[in-house]
Amino acid sequence: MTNPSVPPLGDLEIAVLEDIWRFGSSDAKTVHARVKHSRSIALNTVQSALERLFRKGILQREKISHAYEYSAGVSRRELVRKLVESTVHRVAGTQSDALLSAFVDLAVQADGDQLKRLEELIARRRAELDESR
Amino acid sequence: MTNPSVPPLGDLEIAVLEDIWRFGSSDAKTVHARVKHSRSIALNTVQSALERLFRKGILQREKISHAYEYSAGVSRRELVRKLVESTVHRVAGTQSDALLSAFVDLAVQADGDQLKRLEELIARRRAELDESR
DNA sequence: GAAGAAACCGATTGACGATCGGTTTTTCAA
DNA sequence: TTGAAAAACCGATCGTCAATCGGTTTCTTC
Repeated sequence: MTNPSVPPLGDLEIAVLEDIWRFGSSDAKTVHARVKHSRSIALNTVQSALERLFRKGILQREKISHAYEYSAGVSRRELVRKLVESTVHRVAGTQSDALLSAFVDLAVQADGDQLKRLEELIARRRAELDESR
Repeated sequence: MTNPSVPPLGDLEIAVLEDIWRFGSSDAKTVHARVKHSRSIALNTVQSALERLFRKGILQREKISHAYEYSAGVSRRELVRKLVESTVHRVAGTQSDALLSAFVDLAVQADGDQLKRLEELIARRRAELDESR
């Protein structure tokens, strides 16, 4: 868990991933049909973006008859977590404090409600922690 | 503040930045002298990494006689904040919840002490918020 | 077995980081 | 004042990678 390295994602990759998250498992053709409204690209282009995402371990796929059905291997939440973790690791090494600081700095932008939610989430997390030991 | 886009940083760029953070303002030659132990690269290579960092707004520089003196334009903490913000924005759009969730997920890996620190930091933030209205 | 669909196989283009050599400019000391 | 040293500046190469696509092969199904 010391090296969470997640490869960076390109714009199309993210768009395609968003599509899968939103509409669930799909094959290249279906994704293309939906995505081509905003980007006029060939089916092949979508296909290779899906392929790349698969190689990166972010999408899973299963052959349905002779077409691949791609599905999200990680939730958005999980991906965000990994990306953030990876980012922090890169520039802050092992200093876990950097993570907390960044967190708080970001929380500055949060209003009271957000802070409240946050406290609740932490409290819950803490409860889980206590429980499991 | 809707577009926090921070350009991604390469490995050498980070190494050089770390060096500046650690040792303070320096010129290319000095950085090179320190960095070349771990990486045997030419002075020019370090120079262009510094230059890139400067163009990205991450380093500042001032001409001391005829040499540039580079100094950190942002603290590590600030940079981490920006990078994380940028990362989250990219894959989570405006969903501020994604950010909070991600952090809480990350906090799971923190032990009790970390969680406690986190609570303190949030409490302080909250106090500041209340104060200012 | 033929037609259509999808995978597969490159190939190209454009960014960009890392790397360096050579040229020009600047400084400073003899 | 001039010449050597130092540093900037210029630009070129290499490797990687995302985005893009056309053409070929393989597979399925009627």
